[in-house]
Amino acid sequence: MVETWHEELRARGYRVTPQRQLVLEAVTEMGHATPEEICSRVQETARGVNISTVYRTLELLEELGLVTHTHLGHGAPTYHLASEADHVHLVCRGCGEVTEVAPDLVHGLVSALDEQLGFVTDVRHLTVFGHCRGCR
Amino acid sequence: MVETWHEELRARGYRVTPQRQLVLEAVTEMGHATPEEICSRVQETARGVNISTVYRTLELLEELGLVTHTHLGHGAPTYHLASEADHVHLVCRGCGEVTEVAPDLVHGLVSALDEQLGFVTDVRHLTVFGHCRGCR
DNA sequence: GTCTATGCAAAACTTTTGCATTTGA
DNA sequence: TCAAATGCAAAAGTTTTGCATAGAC
Repeated sequence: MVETWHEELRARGYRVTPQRQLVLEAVTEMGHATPEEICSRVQETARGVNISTVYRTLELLEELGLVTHTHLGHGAPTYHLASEADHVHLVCRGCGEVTEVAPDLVHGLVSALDEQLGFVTDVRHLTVFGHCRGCR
Repeated sequence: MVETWHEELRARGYRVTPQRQLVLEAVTEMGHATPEEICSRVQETARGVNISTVYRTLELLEELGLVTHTHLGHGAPTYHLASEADHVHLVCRGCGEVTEVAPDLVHGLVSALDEQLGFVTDVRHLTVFGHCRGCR
């Protein structure tokens, strides 16, 4: 696999560093992870990678459109690959489980918001709180 | 107006204090406000009310079902009266404006989640991010 | 050799907690 | 009276920032 984002980085005057590669790998492998969790994972491979570097890198990768973040409750945001299939998050307040569902479930909502209000929804950032089958 | 929540408090062994009344008043008047903003408002009336009391009071009022909170992005949650009409929040990433829309717009989504997955949505806590008419 | 990115430490914020004192009932 | 609530200060957690140094190109 050709790392096309390396070109993208250089073209913008940024540099390809081991830390940036490790953070992107961690996000790829972990799915939904907080900055803290990503940092821990990265440190398994390269000790000494600093949490502030993780924050700065996530910000950069998000700016490049490689990753996105969502708030799944509490305080800590979770990051995942932007190239993953679009999905909506369901968070159960009972057991805390996070489920991903296909975006076509919210298509009706998205259309209605667009047609009635001219509001274009960012489906990737949509999180629905409630109670799952087992917890209601 | 009879303050029925006073009875509710006492019935549960809690006490009616000036601070609790002030916090509830502030939430009532302000609509959507962060703990910090609520604290500032309360301090206009009663100097010296502590931020930790505001946090503790909001937690209590939420437990009593009088207020709820939502995450409108960033880190700070915003609180509003639970007795307000149900509504969904739209947050524009462009201009940052927060709009409230009637919950019937999401009725289709809510039904689909329930029927297909048995997931019961907490509509009050639903926030949709995207771009408004002027910012897309 | 440049100029960006990193590590480190400290700061800035937000939220929580322990404890002595105050206060509602 | 006396348990609950408050204020205060300190702690804990998260994210940001300044700066000297390391490192990509």
